[in-house]
Amino acid sequence: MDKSPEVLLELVERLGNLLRAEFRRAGADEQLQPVHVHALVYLTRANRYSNTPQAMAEYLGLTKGTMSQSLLLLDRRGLIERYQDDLDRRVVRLRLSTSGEQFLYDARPQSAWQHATRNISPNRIRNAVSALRETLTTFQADNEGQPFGTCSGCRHFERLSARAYRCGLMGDRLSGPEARKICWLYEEKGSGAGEDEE
Amino acid sequence: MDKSPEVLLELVERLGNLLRAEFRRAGADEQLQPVHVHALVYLTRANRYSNTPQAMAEYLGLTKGTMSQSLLLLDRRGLIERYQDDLDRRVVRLRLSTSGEQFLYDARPQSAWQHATRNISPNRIRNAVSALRETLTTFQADNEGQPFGTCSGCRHFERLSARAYRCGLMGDRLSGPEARKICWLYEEKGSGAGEDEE
DNA sequence: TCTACAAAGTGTCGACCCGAAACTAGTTTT
DNA sequence: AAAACTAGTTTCGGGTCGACACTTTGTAGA
Repeated sequence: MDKSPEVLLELVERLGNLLRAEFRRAGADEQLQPVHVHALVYLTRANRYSNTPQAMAEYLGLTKGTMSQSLLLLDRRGLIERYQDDLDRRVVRLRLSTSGEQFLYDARPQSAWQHATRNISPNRIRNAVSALRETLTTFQADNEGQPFGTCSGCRHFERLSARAYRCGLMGDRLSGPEARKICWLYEEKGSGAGEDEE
Repeated sequence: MDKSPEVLLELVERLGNLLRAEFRRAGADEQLQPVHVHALVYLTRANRYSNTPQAMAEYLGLTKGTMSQSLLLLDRRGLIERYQDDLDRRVVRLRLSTSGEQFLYDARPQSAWQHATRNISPNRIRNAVSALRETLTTFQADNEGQPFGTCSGCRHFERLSARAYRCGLMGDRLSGPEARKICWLYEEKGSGAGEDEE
């Protein structure tokens, strides 16, 4: 029998713990919990459809009530800004404040990790990424969680010209950088799983 | 520029969150927090040198005080048993109780994950394992954390005969199954990093 | 239009997490 | 035997987190 899937699980768990500890360390100066740091990091990566409390709660695996509390704290500390959506006034939108950006710049919560992958060839990393991505997709499909992906692999992604894109679901035009951010409206393309890599 | 390491980080984080949520779900019936479930799972995997509060705290990334509280709770619920070490009476040893084993058997906290890797070839999984393992090792070396590995790759591992092993550090003989458990006295073999894979 | 009803967030409560630091008790060193 | 050290426990305080009740806003149906 092959134990590899179990071992993979163990590694992801353990790395997850260490990452969490790393986030704890990064937030210690500002008295932030790991989840707060993670929320800030999420905001740097979320596109215009995904910068809401709801999407964030989904991403971090929390309930909306819990999320609301964490956002309250981050707001009080001045690390994020909340503002109302124009079209749907129930919706709150979030962005990093200047001090929020400054905090991430100073704390560099991911630097230890970046450093830890330095000895691994880009190719092996890409292979690992591809395997984990597939696992994530399957996992989410099984548990009907929100998918969260970047536009390039999304069913609604349309290329208007060499450098102009569009989201077919929302109808908005997207810039190149925006198309590389995380979106919670992401849907897998019709065909087989992952494109990409090597 | 290559963004793969960042993406890998993101995947590990996200899978870590989902796993945590899964552990939360698994423990909900018994009113257990994710960390409690993780502690129980750890006990099924720890060898005779590593079934102590200290090793567990190290593994889960908690302080000994916090660990002590969690163990108190698990003890009260009758999921674990604590007993004194004969040689050093400061040391507490831990084992799953019958109901602890039953709980893990019923809740199967890892089943969703096992299922999520079903479409990935064993070979790709082994490659991903190898890359993550190397990352973990580097990460731990950078942060002077306890390594945690299984005997087979450990510097102190000695093979007495076809099926008899020994830990050179502690001087005990080890059975085959025991040699496959997690040990916190693990030390990387002198030579290059990982054997194996691909 | 009036009336459900659903959806996005907020507020409150209670059990628990978690690190820090002080403490107990057993072991080793000198 | 005193001092230094080590494994684990206790206590404290701020924060997490889900459950649930609530408010506000949008939507659909008669």
